[in-house]
Amino acid sequence: MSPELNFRDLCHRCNLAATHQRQVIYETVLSLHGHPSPELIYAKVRKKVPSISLATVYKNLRTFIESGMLREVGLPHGSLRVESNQKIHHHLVCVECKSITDLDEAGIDPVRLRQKLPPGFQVRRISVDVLGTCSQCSSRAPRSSRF
Amino acid sequence: MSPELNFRDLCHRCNLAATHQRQVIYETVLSLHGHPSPELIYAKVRKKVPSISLATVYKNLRTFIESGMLREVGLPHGSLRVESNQKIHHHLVCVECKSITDLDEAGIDPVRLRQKLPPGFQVRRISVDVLGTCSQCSSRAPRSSRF
DNA sequence: CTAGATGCAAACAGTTTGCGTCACT
DNA sequence: AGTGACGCAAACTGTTTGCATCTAG
Repeated sequence: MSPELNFRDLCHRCNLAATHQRQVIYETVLSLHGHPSPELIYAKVRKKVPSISLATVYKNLRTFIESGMLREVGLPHGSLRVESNQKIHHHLVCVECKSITDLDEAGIDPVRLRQKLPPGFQVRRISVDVLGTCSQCSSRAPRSSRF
Repeated sequence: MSPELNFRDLCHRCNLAATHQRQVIYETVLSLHGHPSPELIYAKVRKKVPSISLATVYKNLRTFIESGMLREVGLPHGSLRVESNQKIHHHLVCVECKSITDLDEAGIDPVRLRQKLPPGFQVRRISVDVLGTCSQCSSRAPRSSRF
C-alpha cells in the first residue's frame, strides 16, 4: 500500500487529475494528522514545492472536502452566528445552504462522557450538530460525494 | 417581567452599561429567535436606530457572548480546519485558544436520532464537540463568565 | 489535443481596531 | 467627573476569483 498508488487511485475514483501539487498537499495533511489550518498546510507544503501558491492550497482543500477525501472540522465555514435559546438543544445543519434549525434535546439521546478528559479541562457544554443536506439542496445538483 | 427591567438587570449583573443601542441589539436577537448573522441583526437594528454602526453590533455581540447573555453557534469562529481521520470520532475544543483534540468514539455514548427530521433531509454525519477551556486557558485570566 | 490544474494578483467578505466624541453611572 | 460605549473609517485576516499559462490524461 504505497501512498503513491493510493493517491492516484483515490484521485481517479474522484475524477481528479493526480497532480504533483495535489499529492503533496494531501500527504501533508495526512502527515499532520491533527486539524491543520490552510496556512499551516501551505507552510509545510512550500518546503517540498516552493513555487506553490496559497490559492492552490485553498482550491485543493475545497476539492478534497467536496470529494470526501478530507473532512472539514466544525460547521461549514461561514459567518458568526448567535443564538438566544438558552434551553439545551442541538442543531440540524445543511452543509450546502448553511441553514441551521434547532433540534429539541429530547430528539437526541443525552450525551454522556465516558472518557477521561485531559486533566484541567473544564467542560462548558456539549454541542451536537446533525450535518447533511436539506430537502431543497438534496434535490439540486449534488456538489459533494462520498464513497 | 418587562423586557426593559430584565435587560437592565442582566447588564448590571454583567457589569455592562445599559445603553439604548445595547438593548435594541439584544432584543433584536431575541426577537429573531433563530441563528442570525451580524449582518441580519444590523439590518434589523438599523430600523430602530438608524445611526447605529456595524462595528457597534459586532462589539456588542462579542460582549454578549463573553458575558454569557448570548451564545455563539458552532465552533469558536476561526479559520478553516481540515482533518484526515476517517474513523468516527468527536472533538474536544478549547473556546479560548481554539485548540482541537480528537476524542475516540468509545468515549462518548453513541448518538442516535429519536426525532423526526424535516422530510427530505439527508443526514451525512453527526458531529459532537465538547466545548470548554483547556488546563492552560482555565488557569489564565478568565474571559467569559456564565451564571 | 483538450479539459482541467496551477500561479499570480487582485478582489472580496467578514471582522476588528484606533480614535475622537458622547452617554451612562 | 470618569469610565466605558458609540460611530466612523481604515486596517486586517482569511478566502475566493479571473485570467494567462501549463500539464495530465
